[in-house]
Amino acid sequence: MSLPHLILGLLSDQPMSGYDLNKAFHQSVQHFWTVDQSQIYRALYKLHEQGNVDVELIEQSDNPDKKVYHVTKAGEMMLEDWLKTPLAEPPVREGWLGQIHFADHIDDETLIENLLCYRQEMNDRYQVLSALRERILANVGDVEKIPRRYRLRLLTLDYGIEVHKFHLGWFDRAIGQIRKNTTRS
Amino acid sequence: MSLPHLILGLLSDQPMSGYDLNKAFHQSVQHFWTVDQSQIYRALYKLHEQGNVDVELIEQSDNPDKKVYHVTKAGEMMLEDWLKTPLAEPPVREGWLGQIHFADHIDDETLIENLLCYRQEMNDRYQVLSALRERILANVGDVEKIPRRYRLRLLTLDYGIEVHKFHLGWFDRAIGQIRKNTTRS
DNA sequence: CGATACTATATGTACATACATATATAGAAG
DNA sequence: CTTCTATATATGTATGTACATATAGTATCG
Repeated sequence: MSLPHLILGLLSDQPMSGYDLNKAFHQSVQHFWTVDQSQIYRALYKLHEQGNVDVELIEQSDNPDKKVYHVTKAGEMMLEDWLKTPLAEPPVREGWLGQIHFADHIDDETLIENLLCYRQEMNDRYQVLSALRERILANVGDVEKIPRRYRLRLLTLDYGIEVHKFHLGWFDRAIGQIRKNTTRS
Repeated sequence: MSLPHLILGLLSDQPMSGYDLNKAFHQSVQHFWTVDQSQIYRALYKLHEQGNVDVELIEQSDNPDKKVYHVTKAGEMMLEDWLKTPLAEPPVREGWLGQIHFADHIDDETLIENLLCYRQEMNDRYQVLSALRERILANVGDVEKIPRRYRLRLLTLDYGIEVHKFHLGWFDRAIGQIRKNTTRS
C-alpha cells in the first residue's frame, strides 16, 4: 500500500489540507497514482492517529476553516523507510490482454475496432503527458542544471511518456499483424 | 471486472473443475492475470447462479469427486459481449514510480539499489516469458501457419515479452542517468 | 434575493481481492 | 501405519478502493 507514503511525500514538499492534497494528486502525481477524495481524509486521519502527521487548524474568513497537515519526524522516517524498500510486485491484471487472448470468439474487424479504441486512449494520455513535459522544460533554462529533486520527478514523467509511446507502437504492430492475416485467409 | 469473463474463456476452451481452472490460470494466463484460488470457486458459484455455466458432477475413484463446469449459451453471449466492449481504463497506480518521484529524501546509492531490485524482477519475468515463447515456437513448424486462435494468444505473450524488454531498457537508462548526475555533482 | 460554484470535511456502503484456514478423499513413500 | 503430497471444494474475514452522498461556509453573478 503506497497511498499514505505518497501523502507524506506531498506533505513534506508543503503542508496542506486534505482538499489541497486531492488537487495535488490530480496535478503533480496524476501520471502514476489515482485517488478518490474520500481515501485522502481517511488516510490522513490514520496518519495523524499514528503520529506521522500533525494537524493545524487554520481559521479562514474568505473560505471555510481548514486543517493543514505537517509531516512529523516519525512521518519523515516512515517515508524514508518506504523509499528504501522495494515494493512487492503488484499482481498482473490486464483485462484488455485477456480480450485479445480469447478474441477467437469475435471477428478481426470487431477486435481491431476494440484495439483502436485502446490506442486512442493511449494516444490521448500520451499527448497530455508530452504537453506537460514541454511546459516544464520551457520553464527550465538549462536541462543539465535542474536540481536533483526535480530531475527525479522529470524522470517519472519521462517514464510515463515513453511507456505510452511503447504502447502506441505495439498497438500499431499488433493491428498490422492482425490485418495482414485477415487478408491472407 | 474481468475474472468471470476469463473463466468463461478458459471453460469454452475446455470444460473444467475449479481446481483445474486454478491451474490453467497459473499456466496459460499467468502473464496477464493473477488469481487467488478462493476467488475462482466464488466466481463459479455466481456464474452458475446466473445461468452462464452448467455443472456436471464427476465421481472419481482415484481422486475426490469433482464438479466440471460447462459454458452455456448465455455464458457464450456474455463472453462475446465482453470481448466486443473496450474496458474502462484501469486506475494508474505505480508505487515504484512514486518512490522515484520522492527519492530526493534518500541518496543516489540507495535509490539505484532499489531500482536494480526492480530490474532484477523484470528480468526474471522476462526470462520466463521468453522461455515459454521458445517452447511454443519449437512445437510449431511454420510460424505463418498457426491457426488464428493461437496466433492471438501468441500475440499476448509477445506483448508481455516486449513490455518487459522495454522496462529493462528504461531501468538501464534511468540508472545510467542517475549515475551520471551523481559523479558530476 | 436566489442560484451556482468553489472550498472543505466526512461517512455509508459495496466490491474485488488477499490471506488464512477448514475439510475430505486418495495415492505414494517410508 | 503413519506421513506427505496431490486433488478438490469451501468459508471467514480484512483491506484497499470506488462511488455516492451529506453537510456547511463563502463568493459570485444575474
